[in-house]
Amino acid sequence: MTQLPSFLDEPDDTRGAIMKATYDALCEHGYSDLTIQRIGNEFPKSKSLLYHHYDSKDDLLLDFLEFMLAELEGQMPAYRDGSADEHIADIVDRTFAFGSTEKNPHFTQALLELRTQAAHDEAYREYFTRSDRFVRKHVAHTIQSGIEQGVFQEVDPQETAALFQIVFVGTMTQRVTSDDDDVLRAGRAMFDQCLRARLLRPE
Amino acid sequence: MTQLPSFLDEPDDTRGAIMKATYDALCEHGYSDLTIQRIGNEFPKSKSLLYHHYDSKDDLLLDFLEFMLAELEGQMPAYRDGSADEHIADIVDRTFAFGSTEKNPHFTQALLELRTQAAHDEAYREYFTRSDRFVRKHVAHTIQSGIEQGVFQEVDPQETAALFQIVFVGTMTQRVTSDDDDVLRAGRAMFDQCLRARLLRPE
DNA sequence: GGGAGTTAATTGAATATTCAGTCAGTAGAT
DNA sequence: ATCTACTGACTGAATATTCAATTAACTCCC
Repeated sequence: MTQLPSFLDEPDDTRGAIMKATYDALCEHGYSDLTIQRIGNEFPKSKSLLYHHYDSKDDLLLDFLEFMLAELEGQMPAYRDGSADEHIADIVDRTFAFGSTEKNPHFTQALLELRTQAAHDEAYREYFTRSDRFVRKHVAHTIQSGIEQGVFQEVDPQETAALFQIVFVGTMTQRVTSDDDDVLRAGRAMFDQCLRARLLRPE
Repeated sequence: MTQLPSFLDEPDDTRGAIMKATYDALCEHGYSDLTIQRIGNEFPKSKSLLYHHYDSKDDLLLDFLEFMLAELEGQMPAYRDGSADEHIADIVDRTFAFGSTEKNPHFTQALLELRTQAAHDEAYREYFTRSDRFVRKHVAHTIQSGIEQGVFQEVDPQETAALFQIVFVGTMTQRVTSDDDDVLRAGRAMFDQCLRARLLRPE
């Protein structure tokens, strides 16, 4: 089968095991066909045990969302030194690689499924709004550094980070919901050119 | 309540009424909680009638997807004359306005919900892959015109259209799944600048 | 150390509800 | 009389949730 994301490998505690089971079931069946039964099937212990740890299916899924977002935020690189343009290049790399690398591509899929629930679920929306803001702040900060370092032109860091965000969720949605994998390659090529034209300071 | 998209206003035929009912139920409950019962509730006639017109829930939903994609493609402007840069400006306008205008913003929401199903459903994925390709071809063609007209720099039309596609699905996903409506405004500002820097021919 | 008492983990079976899909039959048009 | 649109009642399967009962672990007193 596919390689599991490391954060779900060999969970020792019960919560970890439940998260892994939920993850597996979600990847296999999708959110709309996700049942307690199916989570239970991926779970070494019994299905009833899930109710010992969570009040309801909803409760469990909300905890799972928190778990996934924490993981996503944890994946963010901490740049301590080096030039900002390399950091941005790295961010672009990660953006377009997201979901296509050695790690289980199902992670992206699961994340999009959860995200789409935000359309109808207040709680989900709040989670994602918060998480997005966190990521954007990080990107904006990197851009700000680049401007101060003199490698970037004087763009608005907030606005630039916002575009990064849009492109990020765009690639994520596109990758998961389309067979046409050339779109990402081509889109990235143009995005790179755009950034070079507007963001990078010509030397 | 919210304004209905015109294409669903006062359907006279049965199919139209079923599409509207499905649309309403989808918007209200989301794909994962979409049941035949709930479609039936939004439907003036009885729930059993749905089975008179469709073999199964799946069958109905697939027809609904076709219906929505036809509507989406139908919304695309046909540019007969005028300069390509105005057309592109219009496309950008529509991209970022998508889901925020007088028409029911739920249209976007419904579309994203359907789109997300493509993660697990082959048939859905094929539909969207085809629809995306259709839209991209249109955008690429407009860009090609612009290059020939001499208003655009010599970019690769395919790649540029691909970036448009990513930004389009990105705004769509972002709008529906986040409370932070400033992201779209800010992202657009930067996207405009990028296009000006890379696409538009300086005069 | 060892039993008595308390709590947490765990299970399989049961319950109540929801869901997709069926069917026998009505009403109206041709 | 036949066909088509249409209906309400019905069903079996699936689903979330509960529960009574069992086991494992931990604690407090002797």
